[in-house]
Amino acid sequence: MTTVRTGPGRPREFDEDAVLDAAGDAFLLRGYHATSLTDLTTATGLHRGSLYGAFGDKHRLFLAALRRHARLAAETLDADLSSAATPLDGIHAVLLRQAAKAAERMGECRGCLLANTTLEMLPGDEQVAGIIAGHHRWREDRLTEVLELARAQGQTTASPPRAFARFVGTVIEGLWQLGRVASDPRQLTEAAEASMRALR
Amino acid sequence: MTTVRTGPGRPREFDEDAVLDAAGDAFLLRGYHATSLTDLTTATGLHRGSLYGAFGDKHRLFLAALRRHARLAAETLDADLSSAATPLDGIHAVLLRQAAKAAERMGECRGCLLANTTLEMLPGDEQVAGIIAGHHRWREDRLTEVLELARAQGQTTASPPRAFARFVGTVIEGLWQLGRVASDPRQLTEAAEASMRALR
DNA sequence: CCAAATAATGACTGATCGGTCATGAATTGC
DNA sequence: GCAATTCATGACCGATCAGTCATTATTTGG
Repeated sequence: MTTVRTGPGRPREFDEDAVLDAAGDAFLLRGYHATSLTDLTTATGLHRGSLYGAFGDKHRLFLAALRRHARLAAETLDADLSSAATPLDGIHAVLLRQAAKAAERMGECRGCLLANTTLEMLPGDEQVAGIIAGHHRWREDRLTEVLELARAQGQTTASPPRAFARFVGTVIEGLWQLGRVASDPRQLTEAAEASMRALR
Repeated sequence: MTTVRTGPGRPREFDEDAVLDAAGDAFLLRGYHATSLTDLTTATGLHRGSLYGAFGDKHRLFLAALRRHARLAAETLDADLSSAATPLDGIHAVLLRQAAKAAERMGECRGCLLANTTLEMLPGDEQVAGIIAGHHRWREDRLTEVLELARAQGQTTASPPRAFARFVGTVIEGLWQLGRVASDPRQLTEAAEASMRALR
């Protein structure tokens, strides 16, 4: 996607990914419906016309921001799993990072765009549903792989792996909720540690 | 709160709890922001004026519906815990019911008003935060009691009980998320069963 | 340097939002 | 049966919403 080729006409003065991140932050803060075009122009620094020219409309802008968020989240999760010494250490790292992320944002309390969107916009939005379902499918597959490996190495007897992969996904989603209500970050790490007990 | 006393003036033609349930369903379906006054009048059968006369405004109506929902949810959870043969059976029953509730509504996919609201309106709404925090506190205390009992009876070695109570709460919240994405109800019960492994 | 093309800008629009209010209907105490 | 009071009703209001568009600025190809 490296468009070195600049056609005729005035070139864009903004970075698309930076705008998507800024828009994503705005949606994260208030949710899709409560975020107005004015919020978005303030957050991105762009004017309405530019936003519509570049992304179509509010909904398409949201989809682009959500897709980007999902890709980045997947990369982070994959990195944690891949760099761990053992399969179970990988899952441990994922859960601890999850607790840390949910806790880090506890003050401002913004949470996760994917989790928020799931409860705000599903069912009823096919395109959003597609993005979220895709992310869940990918994560479940990836976690299943890791748990199968852990089982093959005798690290755990938890079975079937796919059920426990779904379990881990459930805990991850639950931690975002807990992060909105918890008063102490340690509550999140404690819950994450507790959930590891199911895998040993 | 039994106002047998009917003062002067025309008596109300509707049942307040029924209206709160209908309004709660509307909020459940679309979320707070996306539910319009028109949606609410359609759902409740009341007209705008009556709704405002009885409940003040949209926000106060929402708070009332949310409070009612929280009370009913607490009663259901308490009943499952109290009627179980053993403490751990109680938690098992709670998780299975949770999976069933999330699955039951999978087609229409409405989920839980408390969970939805947590991600939609926190932080930023003090009153909503109070209701939700109260529910979480109550649930955590109740689950902690049960887990302490289970430990005293030698049913589990999971400790400290409060950390595992939070863990159970996390799974419950996560199941609502999973319910929005899952294609098969069995995925939910499998995840619930898997989570029980942490408590044995 | 000019024509063509695209981007940035902000005023503008119709629709819908939450909320109000004047009116009429129903019920009470006296 | 007559005030007084409360409720039901729907027309109405200003504010805000997402989205549009004419204008101006900036760049490219020739």
